Amino acid sequence: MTTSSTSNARGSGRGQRVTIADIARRAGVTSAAVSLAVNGRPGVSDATRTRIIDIARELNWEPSPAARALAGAPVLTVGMVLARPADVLGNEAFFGAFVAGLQEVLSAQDYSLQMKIVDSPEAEIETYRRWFAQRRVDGVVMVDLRVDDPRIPALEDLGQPALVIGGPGHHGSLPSVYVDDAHATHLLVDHLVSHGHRRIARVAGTAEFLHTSERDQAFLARCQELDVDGVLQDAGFGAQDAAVATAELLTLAAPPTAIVFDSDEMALAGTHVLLESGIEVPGGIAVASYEDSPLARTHRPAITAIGRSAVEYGRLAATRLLEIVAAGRGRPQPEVTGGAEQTGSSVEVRAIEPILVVRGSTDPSADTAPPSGPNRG
Amino acid sequence: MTTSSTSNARGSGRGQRVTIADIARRAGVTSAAVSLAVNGRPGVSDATRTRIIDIARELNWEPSPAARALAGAPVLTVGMVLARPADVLGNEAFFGAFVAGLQEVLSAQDYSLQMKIVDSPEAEIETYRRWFAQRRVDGVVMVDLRVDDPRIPALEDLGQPALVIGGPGHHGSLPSVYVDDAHATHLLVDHLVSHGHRRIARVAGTAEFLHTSERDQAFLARCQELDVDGVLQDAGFGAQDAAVATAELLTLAAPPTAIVFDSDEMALAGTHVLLESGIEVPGGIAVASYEDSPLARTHRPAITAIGRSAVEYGRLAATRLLEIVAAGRGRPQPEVTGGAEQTGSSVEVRAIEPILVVRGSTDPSADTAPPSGPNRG
DNA sequence: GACTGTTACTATAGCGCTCAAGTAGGGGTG
DNA sequence: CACCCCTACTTGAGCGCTATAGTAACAGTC
Repeated sequence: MTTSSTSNARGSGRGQRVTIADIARRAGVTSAAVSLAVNGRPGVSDATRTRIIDIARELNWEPSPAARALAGAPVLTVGMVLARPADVLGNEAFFGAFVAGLQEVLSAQDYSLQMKIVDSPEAEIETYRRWFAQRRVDGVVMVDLRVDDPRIPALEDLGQPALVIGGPGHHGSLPSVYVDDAHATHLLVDHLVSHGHRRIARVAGTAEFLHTSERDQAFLARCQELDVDGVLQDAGFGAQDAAVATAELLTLAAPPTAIVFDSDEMALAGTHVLLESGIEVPGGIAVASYEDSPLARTHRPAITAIGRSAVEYGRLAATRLLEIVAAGRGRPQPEVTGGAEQTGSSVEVRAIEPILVVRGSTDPSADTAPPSGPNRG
Repeated sequence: MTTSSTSNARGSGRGQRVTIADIARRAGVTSAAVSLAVNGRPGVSDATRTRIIDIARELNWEPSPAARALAGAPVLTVGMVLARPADVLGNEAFFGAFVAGLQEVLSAQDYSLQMKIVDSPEAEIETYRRWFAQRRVDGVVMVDLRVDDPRIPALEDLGQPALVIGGPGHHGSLPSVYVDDAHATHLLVDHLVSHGHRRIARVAGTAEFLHTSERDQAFLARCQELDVDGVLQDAGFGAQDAAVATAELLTLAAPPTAIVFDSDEMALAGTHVLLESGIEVPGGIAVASYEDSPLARTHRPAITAIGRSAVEYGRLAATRLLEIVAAGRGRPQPEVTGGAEQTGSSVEVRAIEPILVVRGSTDPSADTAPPSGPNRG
């Protein structure tokens, strides 16, 4: 490249930064005019604006986020904190794709994502507090919604733009986006029932997560509606837990003919237990998962799963959060007068419609061709 | 706008921020003294310092990163950009753990990690350029080192703190940390040979990555040294590629008795191909992987793998990067005079010693107990 | 007692940007 | 032609912090 020549003017500092003052000088206007021009705000003529922008580009000017932030402009950063054991992140197919979807939308709007991994909900709340206190972020997205989640009131208190991933419900007065787990459950159960299964087990992940209980309820309700046996087997979220839970199901007097797992990792672990026990999948017991992943796709038999399209989920979340941030900017002061807490129930919420991807683990005819099916969101 | 409400003094702002001026007023000193005090710089007496710090704490003061950055202080943020297809992130056990390790060290020093996913090396370079131009980050960590990587000269040009993950070599004049892949290769090959294998295949990932070619070379060299057959089979990094490569190996006149895969995902896919072909693992063909993961652990047979301790890797990287950032602060200008490129070879580099975790896929006696073995870094 | 040296601060000037308020100039209106 | 309004700017202040002079007070030296 050797961009070295063109720019560098005077001696010392590493970065003899180009500032709007430089642009202003060259354009024969004041820096305020430059500010208006480059930010697309009214107050300068079109001619001047384009001239200024051209000069800015020519000078290779980059705005200083620090100066902008200090002067009260948005910092163009949103945050996400994860309170999970460190390496869980690595196992989760969902997570990476979700982040990718977030990034895609954020980057397009020149926003960046700041992430932090902490080890407790308290630390998470403290991080939100500091982030907003320091004006490090314009908004946050909160994941892993739990039942009676202490982070909800904390974020409500902060009164800053925040988006909850998960629901419906339990997100207080905060906006949320979520996957319709009840619907997903119906898809799974209906599919299995349509394939003749009358005794279905659900190996459930950690109960404290909201979506787990959502699924539990939907599962039992749907089984009852369709008049089939629904067996609920609790487990943790790990592969090991799923393996144990699966083994336990096999000891039942009347074992299920199909098992639905809460994640791809769990489904895989469970499948191995079945195969090791000499039970064919899906011949002996059919297997399905709430979470799709490349792993679930490549596995033989490939695992029937809910295609949550985590990437799309991330995109939706980012879009929604940016709306919230923008709106928050619109109304600097949230109307102190008037009745309290009126907004509570009227927060707009958006859901993702789950789809079912049928594969060999429930339907032997599905795995004929090498996997090249529905892939990315 | 009715600014009448409780707190706000003047104008609009939502948060009547506590500033060092407030602290100064209460302490009866100037804000400069406060700055010295809270930053642990000499220039104030111990008595005054503690008094100031107490008041700061009492007032719940949080420093403004924007103001600090604007005034020339470090921004306490490091960046990492990933040029990968979006959902690959989700498959990689390594990646999440690596990030976790990074975060652990960074958070402890009050640094944050900024991440960005882009879709090309050019976009990645551009991101670095902008990050530094905008002073958004104090330094960056570069991952997925390739052979003849264009990002290396680009980062060298920028002349900003940057740490390369990968090596040895090919990182130009930039500091790097890496896993000793040659050593890892020796561990794997030696292990297999010691178990009687005389014909070993290596299913290699994408050739453009530096570590792939490192492994290739080390593999062939070691096989020759030990006088065993070494078969190199190229593949991509996907499960599908690995499956195809494995299938191809089976068509050889003299198929290998052991296969080493470049990642856990590949190893799993390959293992399934073997099992489907009626070949027992490790009875028929033994399997090992360069990458450990919970998946590799839970799989039956569990996969023998190199425990790279990605978390530890991340920790080391963060520690090293912070050192570099700190050093960069010390010498504002890297000696313009003197011969060019002299520093080239003298950059300190650190390596992680790989370890071998033997499991059932190469040694049937290893899988007796349920998996509870070496876990996190 | 005029000199230098410390120590412990203060004063002041930015960093680069945004924003509210002010003003010049031109056009339309009565 | 005095009036007002609009556009297209300029002025000036200030965001919260850091950095570099500067100064006052006190001790030690010859």
